[in-house]
This record gives sequence, C-alpha cells and structure tokens, in this order.
Amino acid sequence: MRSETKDKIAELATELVQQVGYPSLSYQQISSQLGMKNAAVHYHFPSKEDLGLDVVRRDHELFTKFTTSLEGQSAEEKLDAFLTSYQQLLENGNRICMIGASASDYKQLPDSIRQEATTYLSEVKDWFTRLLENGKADGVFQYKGSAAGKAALITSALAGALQHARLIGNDHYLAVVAQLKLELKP
Amino acid sequence: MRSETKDKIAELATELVQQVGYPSLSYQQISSQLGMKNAAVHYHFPSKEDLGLDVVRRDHELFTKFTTSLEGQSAEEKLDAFLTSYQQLLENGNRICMIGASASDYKQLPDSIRQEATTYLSEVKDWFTRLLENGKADGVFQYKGSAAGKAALITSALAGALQHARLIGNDHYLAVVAQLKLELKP
DNA sequence: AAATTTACTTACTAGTTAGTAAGTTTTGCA
DNA sequence: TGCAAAACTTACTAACTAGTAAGTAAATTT
Repeated sequence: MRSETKDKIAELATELVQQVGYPSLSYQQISSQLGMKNAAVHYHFPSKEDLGLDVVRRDHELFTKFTTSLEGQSAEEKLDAFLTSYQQLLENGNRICMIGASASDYKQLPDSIRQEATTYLSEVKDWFTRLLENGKADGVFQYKGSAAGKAALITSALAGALQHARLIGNDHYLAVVAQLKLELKP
Repeated sequence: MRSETKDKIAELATELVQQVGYPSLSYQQISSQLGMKNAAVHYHFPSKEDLGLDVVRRDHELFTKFTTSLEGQSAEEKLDAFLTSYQQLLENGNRICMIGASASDYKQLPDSIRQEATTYLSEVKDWFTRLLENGKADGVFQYKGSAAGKAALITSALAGALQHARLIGNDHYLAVVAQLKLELKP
C-alpha cells in the first residue's frame, strides 16, 4: 500500500544519503527536486528519523532480495554480482554504500537507524562468510584463517574502497577488487 | 607563530570532524565547548573552509612526522605502529580516520580541502607501498600481486574497518587487523 | 608613555533547518 | 452524486547555520 510519491521520495533520499550523508539530507532539497512542497514530504515521512529509517530499511531489503535472487548460482558468480553492484554505485554519481554512509554518519543517527544499520551489516558479513565457506569447500576460493575473518576484511575493504575512490579516482576501487580476487584464487 | 587558542580550536575541530564530519562541524559547538564566543573562532579561522583545511593539513603533517619518526625501524614495527595509531582513534571516542571522514564528506567539501585530502591519501598509499616492498625484500612480508595493489587493499580495509566497528563493535577492527597480518606472514 | 597590534565580546544578519496547524484539492468508493 | 479519506499547499515557528561590523581590553612595540 505504498504510494508512488512515497517511493519516489525514498528513492531520492537514498541517492542523497549515499552522496551527502544523513545529516545533510534535507526536506527542502527533496521537495524542490520532486516539484512539491516541504510539508508534502512531511506528510509521507513525518520526521526525518522516519525517512532515514525507511531509506536504510529499503536498502537492506534490496540486499536481501538480491542475495535471494542469486541462490543456486556459484560462489564466484555471487561474488562477481556483488562487486558489480558496488561498482554501479561508483559509476552512478560516486555514491558510497548505505552501510558505509551509516557508519560515517553514525554519531548523528537516531537509535532506530543505528540498529537497522547494525543488523544490515551483520547480515552482509554473514552472507560473505557463507559465500567464502562454500567457495572454499568447492575449491574455487582459497584463503588463510577463518571465513568470518576474511569476510570482515572483504566487507570493510569494499566499503573503504568506494570512499577512497572519490579522492583518488575509480581505478582505486578496481585495484582493490583485483587484489581481492587475485588472493582468493586457489 | 600559531597562538595557543588557534591550536586548541584546530584540535577540537579535528576531534569533531572525526566524530560527526565536516558538514556537522559548527562554530557554535566549538566556541561553547572552549568557553568563548562564536566570533572568536571566526577571528582565528575566518571561514569554515579555512578551519576545515587546517584540520586536514594538521592531520597530514602529523602523519608525515609519524612516518619520519619511524624511519630506521623494521617493516613489521612500522606496520604495527600504524595499526596501533588507528586503534587509538577507535578507543578514543570511536573516531574514524581523517581520510575516511574526508572521503565520506567529499561531496560537501570545498575544493581546497578535497585536494589536500587527495594528496594525503596518495602519500599514505605510497608509504604503504614502500613498506610492503621493503617487507617482502626482507622476507618478513608475503603477498600476491603488486605492492601498490596490496597497499590499496590494506588502506581501504583499515578505513572501512574503523567505520564498521562503530556499527558492530571494536572487535571487528581487531578481526580485520588479525586477518591482514595473518595473510602477510610468510 | 603613546601608538599599534592582537585577541577577543557584543550584537546582529540572512539563510537554512525540521516540523506544525489549518485549509484546499484530488481521488476513490458507496 | 455525495461523502470521506488521501494527498497535498499555504503559512508559519523556533532553532540553528556561517559570517560580519563595531567596540573593547590587553599585550606588544616604538
């Protein structure tokens, strides 16, 4: 029962959060960009917390649907699909990932959004852990230590690489991805 | 010829940038926290751009002094010293590194600050590259691919790990560090 | 001792922020 | 057709933002 307008607001807000962060997300910018008034945005999202929470929730749901759609595919295909989705953020306005944005805005986030972001990151890390375990079992991935440790490294490296790419260019992200894949190769 | 007050402002501003980011850094918060008036801060740093630029410059200088002080030490000692300095950010108010903060605030930064942050990150990456080259030559480090690629991975992983630690706890940073060191061991 | 510079305070501006209350238009349903 | 609910607009508030102009006190220099 979500209205079209509400979806459009949330989509634009998502883009803005990934570009300028939650604190700099403003009702004015959203309303003017969508050709409506301030109060219209407040009608759909009474408080900024409501809006921010919906933005993170939607991105979380997107991730869940994304991984579900990948079920049945090989570990390598899953990894590539994830890496490509991150690369699209980069090419589409130098955005950073929602989790990275939430983490750097952390001190300014209401508790509800913090909790949602924490759950989100945990699930991404778990997904990567299983991916690495299965990939190793199938002989397509290789790494030292635990799958959880390697998953922690990979998730943080990708989030950091998206951000650093803003400063020193998109090639940085590609270099990090290439290094990660090289190290995973048996 | 830097006054004490100016240093105190810059130090507090550094802490605030690493906690809440450049856009949320406010003259009011600084002045009230230092027991002075708004205009007093503007006396030392006429514009916010001046203040923000000085903050990044100072952190950059700190890094340069830090690496200079480590000259002569072994590659392992240098790496450990760097990792410890990052861990102190975490333990001292869950700060993130200046480069990571600059990268996530990138879209809101004036050009001068962007450029300074870009140079800063390039130098950190170069420092890591040389560290890895020397460590490999000395037989204390091991890795696949180029030193530059591995340096890109490590710098982004550490920046991302500091941020993710805010969401899922400081152990995440320690896990990433442990994984990195494990993989470097010959 | 006088003049000048440094380091502020007081008091203000113009613009932006999230948020609200009340009124109006549009839409879907009975 | 008429009613009700949904989706808005208008008009506003209180708080905050960076930044400025003018005045003051203290330190430094001449």
